[in-house]
Amino acid sequence: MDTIVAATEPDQAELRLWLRLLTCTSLIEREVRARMRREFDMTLPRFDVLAQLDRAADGLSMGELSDRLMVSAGNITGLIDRLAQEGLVARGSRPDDRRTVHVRLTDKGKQAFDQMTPTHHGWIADMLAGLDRTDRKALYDLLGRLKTSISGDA
Amino acid sequence: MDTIVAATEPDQAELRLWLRLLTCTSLIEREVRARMRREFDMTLPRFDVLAQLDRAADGLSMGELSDRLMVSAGNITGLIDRLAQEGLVARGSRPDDRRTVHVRLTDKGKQAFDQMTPTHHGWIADMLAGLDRTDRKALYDLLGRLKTSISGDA
DNA sequence: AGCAGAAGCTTTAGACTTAAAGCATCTCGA
DNA sequence: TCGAGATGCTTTAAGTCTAAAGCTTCTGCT
Repeated sequence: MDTIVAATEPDQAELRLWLRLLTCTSLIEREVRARMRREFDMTLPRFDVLAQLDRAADGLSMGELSDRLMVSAGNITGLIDRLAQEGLVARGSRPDDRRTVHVRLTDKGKQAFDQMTPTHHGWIADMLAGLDRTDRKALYDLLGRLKTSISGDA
Repeated sequence: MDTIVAATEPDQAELRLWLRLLTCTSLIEREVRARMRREFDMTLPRFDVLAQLDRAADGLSMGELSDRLMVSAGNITGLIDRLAQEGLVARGSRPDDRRTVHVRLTDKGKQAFDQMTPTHHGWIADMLAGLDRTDRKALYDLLGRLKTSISGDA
């Protein structure tokens, strides 16, 4: 019976899985964006840039930021423009390649990030609190496999 | 030993899980957007609107679209403006409530959607092909639990 | 009846995003 | 050496998105 049903009406389990994945991401993103705005007057893209810069000891080039945040290079230009204007990051040049623009956190940027990040972590932890450690591990592993799958391994 | 490490350096497993979720979603979204553009000269938000309208037998109001796509009402206004201009959807009024704007697929819109959706489904299926049925089911269930968790059940 | 507030949509200002074109610089092979 | 192509970033045009304010219409209460 199953096969007959599957033949006449295509099973859309994959689509439902994708939509559910998208829903979860959107829900979290929306919540984080709203809180980020309310509590820190900060946007999510800007925060993400600060987080990447904080994680990299010596700053990053525009291209590295573009890769890590998975957004276009033109987008990074605009984000860094605004962050630099607020004094949270600073552009610099690299002597060995004058095409490259090097970006680093300013003291003010580092301070701002250090103030926001524990709260941000708390929001995430809260939203994931409904899953126990086992579920979180299982989900993490499955998403790892999904990541491989997306890039086209088969 | 574990506890000592955990005490001095906060465990960021939740953060890593969230980032991995975001990565998977971004990878799929980026791929689908690019193909949608190349093969159908269509954007993802517009396609999502068409998909919602196709699924609803009698069309939807602007507000219902806003809810289902989880985007702001103002955003829907702009999307429908553009889709209407292309002749893929039509605005209508509802006699019982003159505030409400009713939107439905035109024949042209229905045709366009029917042409795109099998291909779209194929892209998704391909990207998920690295997971077997068991994994997909497990992932689907875990995401269901995550969805509940995000909304704040605990 | 009629008014206060709610509900549904649009408008506005500003930020984010992309693709594509453009500019400067670098690399590498002839 | 020198020029073609690659690389790194910025600019541009257009679409997407949000929050907040504004407009119209409806609902419910007095």
